[in-house]
Amino acid sequence: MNRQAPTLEDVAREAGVSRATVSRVVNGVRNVDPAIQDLVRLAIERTGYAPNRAARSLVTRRTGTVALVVSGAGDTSEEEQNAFAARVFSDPFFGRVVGGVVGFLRPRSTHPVLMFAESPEARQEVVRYLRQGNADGALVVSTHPDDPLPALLADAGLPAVLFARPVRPVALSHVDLAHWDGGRIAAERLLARGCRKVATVSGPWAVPASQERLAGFRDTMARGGHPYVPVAEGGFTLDSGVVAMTALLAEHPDVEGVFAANDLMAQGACQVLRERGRRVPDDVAVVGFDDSSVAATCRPPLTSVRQPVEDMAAAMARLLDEHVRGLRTDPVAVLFEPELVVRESA
Amino acid sequence: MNRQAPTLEDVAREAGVSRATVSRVVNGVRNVDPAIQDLVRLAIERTGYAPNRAARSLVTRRTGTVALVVSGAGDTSEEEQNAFAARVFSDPFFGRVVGGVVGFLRPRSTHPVLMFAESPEARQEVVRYLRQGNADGALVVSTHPDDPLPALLADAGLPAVLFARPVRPVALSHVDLAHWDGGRIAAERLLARGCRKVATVSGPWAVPASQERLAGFRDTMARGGHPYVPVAEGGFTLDSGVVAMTALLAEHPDVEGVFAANDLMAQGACQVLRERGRRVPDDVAVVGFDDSSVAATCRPPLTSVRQPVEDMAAAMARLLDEHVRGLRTDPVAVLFEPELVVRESA
DNA sequence: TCGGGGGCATAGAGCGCTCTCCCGCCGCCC
DNA sequence: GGGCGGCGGGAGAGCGCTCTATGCCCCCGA
Repeated sequence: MNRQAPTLEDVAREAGVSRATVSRVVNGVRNVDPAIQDLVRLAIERTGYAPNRAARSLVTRRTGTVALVVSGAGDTSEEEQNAFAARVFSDPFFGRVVGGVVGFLRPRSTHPVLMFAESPEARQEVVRYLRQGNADGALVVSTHPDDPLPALLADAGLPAVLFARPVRPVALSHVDLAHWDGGRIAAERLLARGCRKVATVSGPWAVPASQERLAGFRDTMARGGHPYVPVAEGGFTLDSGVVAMTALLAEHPDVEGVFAANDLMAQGACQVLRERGRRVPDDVAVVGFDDSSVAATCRPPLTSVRQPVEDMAAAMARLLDEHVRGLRTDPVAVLFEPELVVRESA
Repeated sequence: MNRQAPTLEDVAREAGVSRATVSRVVNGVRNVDPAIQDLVRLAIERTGYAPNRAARSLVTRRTGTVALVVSGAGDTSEEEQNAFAARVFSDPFFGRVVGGVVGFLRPRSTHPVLMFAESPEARQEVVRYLRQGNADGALVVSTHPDDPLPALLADAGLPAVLFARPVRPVALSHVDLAHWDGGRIAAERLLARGCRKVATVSGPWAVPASQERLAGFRDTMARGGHPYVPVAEGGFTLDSGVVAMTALLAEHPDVEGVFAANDLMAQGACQVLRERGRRVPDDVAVVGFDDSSVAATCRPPLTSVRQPVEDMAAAMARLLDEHVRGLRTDPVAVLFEPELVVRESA
């Protein structure tokens, strides 16, 4: 690399003080004579000193790094692993997570290292990585409901915070959305528009969030006088939205309003509706979920239930920080409220 | 954190050998009696030993971490920084970069730490981060042509590899696409379809890649007997594609083929064309660039010039590795060839 | 004049690992 | 049989930092 980097020792010699004093100035700890502080700072300037983080974290047992783990469930084969990363990032949701996390981390000059855990080996690697002290803790975003990683982390006693409540309870903090309220908000919107015949494209039943969104939607529709709501299960993808909407339309051609459990499926629904000659929103109103970027680019632009993903991600990072610093020991859940973003589709 | 982690010392005591021997076994260095190897491995198993990376990198001066930097150009304000991350990731291109990088890094059990450098402070932070020895080097993806970061890195003598050739020459290796050939391929496709009146939505002129794609397209069209090609400059965004295509169509209503310098702009172009009553591809053929995920979801699906982004990203990581290990000292450029992915739009 | 205390700096002991020496032993060759 | 090369293992010196224990000096009160 470059010529021998200057050490504390060098700075100390240059400033004519001891290592410890320089260390104190660098870390802003305890009282140091202002005159000496200037002296030291000057010496740092002159030598171009940068503290070696390996040495520091060897003694402090802190790294200033957290693992940001995107965790799948299964046994993804070696070849699919690259694709996994690409697929994850093709969902703009994850970009917002990163944005929120970085927003919190940056002022604390800590950084996220990106890890993917879509196979048993990769999960072990995450655990190993943390156990080796490469990172102070993990922020875990699971793409699949019964992801085994949280349990592994909890068992190893490693600090971690999850995005979304895990299916199986685990002794880790998590942040989540009030999904039920999200469903309620969507229902209220459709009710307010006067839709009577409504249907919904739900997420996978195995995902708790799907169930809660569905429950909130149904309960609210029932309270509004519409106890029966046809449901088709989707898989949070565009294609699954197309399939589900096609099925729904076959059984209920007179549908006036549709709630899709995410925007991608809402987009699929819109495509089907248009192809079947329905105008959105004039004939059928469509409400999506997430307020992701496709909501804006979709034709027509989607009215959608927004998750404050950035805030949630920042909260995740904050919780982890508290756990790592020992300010918090027991797991907590932090809930966020969704809000409706009105565009053209409903 | 968890109870005191076991150290080399502990394993050594457990196995009844010296620290050095355990270290040798762990790192697979020199000959160690197989019987003793088993002994040590057993002891490692029993103690649950995991080597402390801080201690290791303190002496090896290697970290097993590289910085993956997404670098803007300007003075992005504090508030926009989160949005920057989200915007970056909303482009699926970056997901492919991550996939390629991770694919190369993972078998070497090194990991990328994500950094954003969209302000002068953030750039300094990147340099500081590397100088502190937090990472062995940097992989830099610039979103803006005259990004000052590469020069900073080069001046500091820090190992770094760039995605795409920088406008201002810099003593760093980079990978890039043969953009000219990309333009040529697009032109050949339109020529083969019999398009005579063609136009193009280019990328920003300040970006070398834009110019080269344009040159390749124009040169090939000229060679095919169509020396004049109307151009509208875009900004690689959907909206800019809409604006550019609108302008193009106003001047040249009889256009039969359009080459857009990326898929997002191609999508915008398709929208405009359809709204103006042109059928794609029957009336107007459209060729995009990148073969990003929007190419597949666009209506109609886009014929697009594909960059092997994953391969390029992997090559970037490989080059960095070589530089870091000292196997390579002089900067090199590695060029990749684009290929046409045929879908419906052309 | 002297003892005591507080503010500031220093000395030095690690943190856990790698790696260079060095040493002992065995087998081989002369 | 003695010397010697090579293999396998151990001892110990750091890597650059933090932090506790310690010491120095000066000021103040008695």
